[in-house]
Amino acid sequence: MDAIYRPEIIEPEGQQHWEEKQAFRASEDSTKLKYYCLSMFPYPSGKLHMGHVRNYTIGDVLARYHRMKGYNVLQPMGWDAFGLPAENAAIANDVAPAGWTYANIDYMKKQLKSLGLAIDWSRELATCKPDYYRWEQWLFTRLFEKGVIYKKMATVNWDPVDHTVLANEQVIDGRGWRSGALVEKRDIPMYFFRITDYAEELLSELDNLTGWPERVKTMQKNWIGKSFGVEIHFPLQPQGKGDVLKVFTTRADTLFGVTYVAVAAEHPLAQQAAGHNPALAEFIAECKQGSVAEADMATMEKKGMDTGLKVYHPFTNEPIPVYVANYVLMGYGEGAVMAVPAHDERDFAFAGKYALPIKAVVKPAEGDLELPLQAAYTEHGVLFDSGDFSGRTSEDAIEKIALVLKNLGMGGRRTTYRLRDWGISRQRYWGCPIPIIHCPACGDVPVPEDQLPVVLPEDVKIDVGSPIKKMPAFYECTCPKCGGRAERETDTMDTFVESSWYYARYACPDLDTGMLDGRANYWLPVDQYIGGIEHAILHLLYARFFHKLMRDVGLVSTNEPFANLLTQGMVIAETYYREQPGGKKQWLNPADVEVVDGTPVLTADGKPVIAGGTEKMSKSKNNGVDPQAIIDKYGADTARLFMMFAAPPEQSLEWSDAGVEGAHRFLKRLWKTVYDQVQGGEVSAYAGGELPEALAGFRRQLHQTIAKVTDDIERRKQFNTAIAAIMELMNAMAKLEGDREAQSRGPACGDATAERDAGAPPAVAGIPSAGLSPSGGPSTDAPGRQDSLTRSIKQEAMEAIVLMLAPIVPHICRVLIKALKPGACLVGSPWPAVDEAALVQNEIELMLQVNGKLRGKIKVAADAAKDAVEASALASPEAQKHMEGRPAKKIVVVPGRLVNIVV
RNA sequence: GCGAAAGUGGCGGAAUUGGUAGACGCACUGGAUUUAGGUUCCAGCGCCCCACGGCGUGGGGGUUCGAGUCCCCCCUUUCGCACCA
Repeated sequence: MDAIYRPEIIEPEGQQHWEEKQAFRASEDSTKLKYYCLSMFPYPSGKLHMGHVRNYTIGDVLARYHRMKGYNVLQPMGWDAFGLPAENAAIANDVAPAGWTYANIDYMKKQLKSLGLAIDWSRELATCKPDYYRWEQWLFTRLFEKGVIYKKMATVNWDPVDHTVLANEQVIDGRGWRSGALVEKRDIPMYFFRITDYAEELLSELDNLTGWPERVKTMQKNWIGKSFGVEIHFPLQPQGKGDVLKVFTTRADTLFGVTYVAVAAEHPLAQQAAGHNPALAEFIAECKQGSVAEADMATMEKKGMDTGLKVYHPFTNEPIPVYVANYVLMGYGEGAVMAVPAHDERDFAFAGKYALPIKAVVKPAEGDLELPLQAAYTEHGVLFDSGDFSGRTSEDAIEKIALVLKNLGMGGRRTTYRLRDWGISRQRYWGCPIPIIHCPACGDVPVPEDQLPVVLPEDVKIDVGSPIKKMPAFYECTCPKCGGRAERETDTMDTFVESSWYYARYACPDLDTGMLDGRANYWLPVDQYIGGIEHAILHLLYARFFHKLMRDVGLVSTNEPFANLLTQGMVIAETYYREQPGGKKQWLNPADVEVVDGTPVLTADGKPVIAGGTEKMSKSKNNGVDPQAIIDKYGADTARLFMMFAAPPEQSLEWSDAGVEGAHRFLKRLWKTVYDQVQGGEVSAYAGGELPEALAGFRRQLHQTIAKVTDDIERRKQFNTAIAAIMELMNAMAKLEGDREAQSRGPACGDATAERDAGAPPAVAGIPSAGLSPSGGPSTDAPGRQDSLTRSIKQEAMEAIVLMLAPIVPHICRVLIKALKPGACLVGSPWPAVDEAALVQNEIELMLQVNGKLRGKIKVAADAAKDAVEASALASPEAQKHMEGRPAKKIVVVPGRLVNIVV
């Protein structure tokens, strides 16, 4: 063992060793419990960022921990390789998206390997390869035939200058990011997955996902948005004659307060009215401007216009004006809403703006409304001015109104979901081709299985628009049904489709006769899934949906893909900038900035810069810290340790160079501690028996720490507190009697050494340690015996510490465990066990409170009865002092914790 | 706008079930060793006060013997909003 910790040497050695031994190769084994540990696969953007390092370190800690606990562990890795950035890079650098992507994968794979992750690389997959996406296409054709996939019109962002569809991300302040043109909404045909058919199951199964964070389940629940409401038909002519306008509302109790109805700009009624109303037509055209993003729609100014049309109240037959409003969404519900300004905030604002009447019909159960209303009263209450329904409660009225409407054939109870069907068509190149052939005679025909995959050409030039749309060699084909001339679909699939089933494909990535085989049922569900909180809704909902689709075609036997979910927080860092002439900010990378006397300055010129606050690491703020630089400087173990120590995994993690230094310092100290122990020569294992008080206390702490670290990793997944507990243990070990002198001063350094055992001299450089076993030595006096005991206990502690740290910092621990236990191998070493006997304590300390304020501590027997604890508390001088002679009114005893005397 | 979280020393964070607020680390201060600097080691370190003691977990109220933790109102920040991944 080298005296100096050299990560740059031991880390590549360890990685090479594991690779040669294929130490993390997984295979199905029915004799062991399986543990499938999966981190969300990366998009190959170019190089790893800190978020990746954090994600994969968390996964690796859990994978390695479970391996030590005896599980059959699978930890795979792959590439979410299709997507928009490759096309952007292609335009910027004049390269093909495929080549760019594959080069990025090569580089990032090297980086991942330098982190020392316990990954089974033999299962690596990339979603842009035909042997992956052919099965996605195969499933698509099956689902198309089943009717799970269908085609309909949908609204997209259209750039009228570039003549291209824009992603929401490419719309900035309502304009195309390249052209700067005002974006328009445009309807085009798209393929949809009927995810709404699974809405009920996706919702109800959330209750069974006990290993998911509550907040993620709540977000999904709200996203699915099941609501019980009432469908109401407003006739277009008096007395209920003619067609009806259907609306859905959760507040049918406010029906008598309706003063207008509002329809979406795309609603047929609006289109009809616009036919002979140029101003309305112009307003509808105006509504077409802007992006389709819901956040934009929701924050824009609410505008409307009277169509001049009327509908009639289903109960009172009163005429009600029909407005077109830009805030009503065609794709949600019926594309029309009934408006009750008195009882809805948005309607209230709209009514105020267009001087529409406000009619209150619900008041609090006790008291009255102050009229005229200053704001909408949105609570449930009691109805008034509502015909036969006056006097009923809101809940009661909703039921009754629904029933009456149903009997009249004018609507009734209805359950709706906020969730919409999943549109997967993308007018982009770098994605999985949709396997459909458009035949003028046969319509949309799925590509037959023997013609799959529909291979995406990789050797292309990219400019504006998808190259395959201009490539007859790609889209010209014959109809599989009639043999006539036909055209292939040139849209590709949403990349969320690939990421919705990759977790299953890892079980059988080599299978070329089907999508999945029985191995998927061995490994699934994923036991632990780890990824960013930003995926809480979309990706995780789509993957759950896809799992059910695969189940329903017999590919998997489980209902849910991910048994346990850990959503990791972001990695954030300080931002720095300088004001440019003209007010523009020039963002400076934290690596180029140093803090001198509390002022951040640019290292290059020593002049001050402005701190802009801590934010998510991003290109736009130039505050990304390159993980490679950290690995190169300190090693992967330091990077891993810092990331696990600086914050619990679910919280955001603030990057700190000083914190990294601290982590590195700890590893150096760990190395030296083990080195000193090993230099002390052979040591006998502690075989039980009485220990002096200090050693017994230390050994108790050791086993308490093992229990805590086990719980922190396995149940709580709080690696920061696990590491802190190990640090405390190390600190306690350093303070053990006689230890300090041995480490730093040597034998010639004063009185303390007189107590040391002559049989175990401190190490002297150059003298081999072999054969210096204190247990075999001649010393029989008490100090000598204690010293050898101390070394035995320390050996026990160090072995446990190294094994507990192994999942977090595997490279250093691999070397240290071999040094401590010659012949030991890290991979295969079991997790340390708790010795229950070491935990026993005779006397415990209780907090003493008087009137809830901490006044002191008392010591009592561990098994002391309540009476004895009370007596002991009352007798203590602290209690006497603060009671000031007053009698105790009440004494609260919390066993093992505290006593509170109330006076 | 809607949905979901978070807010604790100079900083990152700990306090797991309503029971010692500030573990562990960073920064800082003093000391030792070495000294060119650094490294390493020891000690101190929430605020106010000479002290006794008091105050203190974003702000305001409440429940309780006891609140960082539970309830109500408010403020701020972060994430998501269906074509970024």
